[in-house]
Amino acid sequence: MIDQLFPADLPSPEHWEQRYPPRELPQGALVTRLGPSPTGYMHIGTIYMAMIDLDVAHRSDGRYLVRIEDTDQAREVQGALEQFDRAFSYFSLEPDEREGHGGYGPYHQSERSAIYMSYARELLRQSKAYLCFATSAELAEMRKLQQQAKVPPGYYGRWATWRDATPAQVEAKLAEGTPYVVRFRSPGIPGRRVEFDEAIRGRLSAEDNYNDVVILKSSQLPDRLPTYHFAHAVDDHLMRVNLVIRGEEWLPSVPMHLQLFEALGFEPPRYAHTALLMKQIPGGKRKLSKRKDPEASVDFYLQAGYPAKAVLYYLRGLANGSLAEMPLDAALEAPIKLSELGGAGPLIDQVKLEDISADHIATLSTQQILAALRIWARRYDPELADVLDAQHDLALAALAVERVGVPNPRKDLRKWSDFRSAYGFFFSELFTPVTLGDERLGTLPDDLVRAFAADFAEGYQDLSDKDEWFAQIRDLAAKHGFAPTAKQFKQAPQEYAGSITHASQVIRVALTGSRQSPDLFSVARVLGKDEVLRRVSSLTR
RNA sequence: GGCCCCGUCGUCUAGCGGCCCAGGACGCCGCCCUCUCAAGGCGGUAGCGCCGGUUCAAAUCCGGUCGGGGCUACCA
Repeated sequence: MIDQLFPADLPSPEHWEQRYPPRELPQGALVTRLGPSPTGYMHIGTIYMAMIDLDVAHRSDGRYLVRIEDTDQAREVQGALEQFDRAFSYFSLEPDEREGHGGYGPYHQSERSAIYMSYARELLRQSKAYLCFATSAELAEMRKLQQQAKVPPGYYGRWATWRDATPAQVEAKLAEGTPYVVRFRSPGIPGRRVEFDEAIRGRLSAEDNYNDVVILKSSQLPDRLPTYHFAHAVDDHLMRVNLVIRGEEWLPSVPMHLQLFEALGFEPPRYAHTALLMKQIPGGKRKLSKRKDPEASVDFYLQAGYPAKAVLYYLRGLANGSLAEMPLDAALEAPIKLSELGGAGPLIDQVKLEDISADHIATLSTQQILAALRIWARRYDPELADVLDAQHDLALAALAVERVGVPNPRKDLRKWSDFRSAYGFFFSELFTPVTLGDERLGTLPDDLVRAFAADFAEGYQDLSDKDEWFAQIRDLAAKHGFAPTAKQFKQAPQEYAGSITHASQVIRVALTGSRQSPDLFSVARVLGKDEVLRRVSSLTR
């Protein structure tokens, strides 16, 4: 009866064992895997995991593979796979093995149906699994009753109605064409404890699993897909993964997974369960949610343009606190130690990331910044990309302001999307001249602003000495009734039109369109005399 | 509810019985520098959840308690 449920030519487990032999790797080599599910855009936690998987595998001369866990076809999202590739590539976390690369594929679970069915049939033959015809309505009703009776929910004991069904009952349902799932016949006994080692938390114990979990989902088609639990056991065994690093949410199912490995005759892998990345919310914290929190998505970081190294450095520091104390380059080279991973979920701190990112960008040359910026802009801000392409030299000159030849480079770029607001004014294509009455000019009377600007424009010289250049503002400020220092203005505000600060601010706003900018003299030099005059003159009309 | 994990400044953490009336980083506050901003320099703020126990000695070990998080699906 069991054999009739499966294709006659379905291979036996031995076939797969031979097809996917143990790997020939050095002693102690670790094989790790990441199993992203294309049910939405990639979570930043997935990059965190990928980073750890890759580091641990490569440090041990092992292998790191990516397996697409697409067994939930209903929730699959278009374009997710493309986004995965983009993310791995951005962070240089390409796996050693993935679809099309590696001898243990296919690496999409949806294409491994025959493999799962072989092993499920084997379990059925050995009575370690059975057919279950319970409908979702029946299961919901069961849960309700269990809740009322205050007993643990699940398919077990007297609730497991199909566990000991007679062949006749099963045959009758089959004859009716009733949909069914395959359940694992758990050998667990309620109350019994199990112990196991966990690479991050040490020796752990828990109540054994006694729930008959579904291992093969129902289907109209002959090809059935497994649940996560069954796929985990089968795939990680056949792909010869020996260290399963996964999120903490899986910790409670370890006893069940161990039962599955045992029943299948597989040697279980080592497990490491990483703490979940959290987000601060008004009442406390919760796990970063892909659906609710924009910063949970990898796309958020790509779009904003955080340099990959900055993000990786931040993530590495979260994994091993000691790495956060090292300089970026050293930290990216240093090994991640599983034993040093924290057991508590860290809150992701956007401000800290920005600080790290600004520090990192400050170490780059103007050429490096421009190169990265152009790649980012090409995808996320095409208009800016066009301007940068057309004005390559201007862009370099703009970036060089207070960055080249100074002891402390500017840190006004935390991410590539900051460029527009911080440096956009250097480009006439991106700049709109400021006219009289603009609120950015502050409270100075229009007449004064106009007269001051006119005077400035008339005598303006493109001097190469900073002090001499500033003297132009200084002298004119005095002439128009501004106090020579902020201090003096403060002492007798009624005697002055404003201070030198206010006078400079007029020129600053005219040149940059902002009340905050890099050093004015440098800006003016990059802009050139004609452009300075054009912008300042705009205030005289 | 049951089961599991976790618990040091606001945040990330160092600490693994005396070196700690707890160190660093980010944030925040103040001062300096200053034509604004971003920096930079100097200083400051703030924490071992609580209660017992072990010990000459506990942030560190044990128990309890409280709190946070996770799981409890034919989702992963």
